[in-house]
Amino acid sequence: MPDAADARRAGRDYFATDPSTLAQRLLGARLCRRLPTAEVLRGAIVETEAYLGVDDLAAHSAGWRRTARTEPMYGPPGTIYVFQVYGMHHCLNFVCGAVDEPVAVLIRAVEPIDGIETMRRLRQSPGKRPLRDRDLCSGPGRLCGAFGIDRAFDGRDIASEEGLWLEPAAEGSWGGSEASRIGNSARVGVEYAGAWADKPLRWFVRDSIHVSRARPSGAVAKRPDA
DNA sequence: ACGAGGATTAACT
DNA sequence: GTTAATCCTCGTA
Repeated sequence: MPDAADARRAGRDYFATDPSTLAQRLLGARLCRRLPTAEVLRGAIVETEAYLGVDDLAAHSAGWRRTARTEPMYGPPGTIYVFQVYGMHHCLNFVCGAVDEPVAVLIRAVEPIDGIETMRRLRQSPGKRPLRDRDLCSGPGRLCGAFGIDRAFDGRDIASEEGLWLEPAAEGSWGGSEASRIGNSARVGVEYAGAWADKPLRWFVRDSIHVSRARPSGAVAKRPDA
C-alpha cells in the first residue's frame, strides 16, 4: 500500500541505536496509526523512557530473561513490543540496538494532532464527560487506548507494518537543536529496580501539557521539569 | 498447578 | 493520599 506516508516513514536504521539515543530522537516524531476504517491518527511523541537491557533491573529483559513475553525485545531494531500491565492497559515500545540485544524505548506520552475526536471516542467511558485533549494520550496506557494499539502489534515491524508507523521529527522540532526544551528524570513506576530506579532515563518535552503527570519515583516535583 | 505482582489509570475520601 | 480494577506472566512447587 505505497503512498505518501511511506516516503516519510522511519526505517530500520532509525531504530538501530542505543535506547538513550533513540528515546531522545523520538521526541517530536509523529506516531501514526491507520485504523481499519482507513482513518489516520497522528500525534507527536512528548515523553519516552529508555530500558537498557540485561543489566537494567527495571527492564523486562534484565538478566537475559527471555520468555514468550519478552521475545520481541530480542528481535531486530524496529520490532514493536507491546505488553499488558495490571490486566487492562497496554504499553508501546520500540526495540532498538541490535539483534539479540534486548533494549527498547517505552512511549509514555503523545500530543494528539490528527483524529482527536476519534481518540476521544476510543478512550471514552460510558456516562462520563468527554475527556480533555490533555488527558487523551498523557500516559503509556492512555495513548495505547487512544490509538487503538494492543498486542496485535506485538512482534511486528514498525518499518513495514501497515497500521502503524513513525515519521521522524522535522528540522527545528523537539529533539533536534532545541535541547533546552527537553527534560530528563528518573523513570516512572520502577521502584523495585534498586539503583536502576533512580537513573535519569526518562525524557520529555518540558513545556508540553501532554506529558504524563505521573511522578518519577524518588524525584518529588510538582511539575515534571524539576 | 498455584499465587504474587506489575514499565497504569480512574475514582474515591 | 488511597485503592480497586483485572489478567497475564513467571517463579516456585
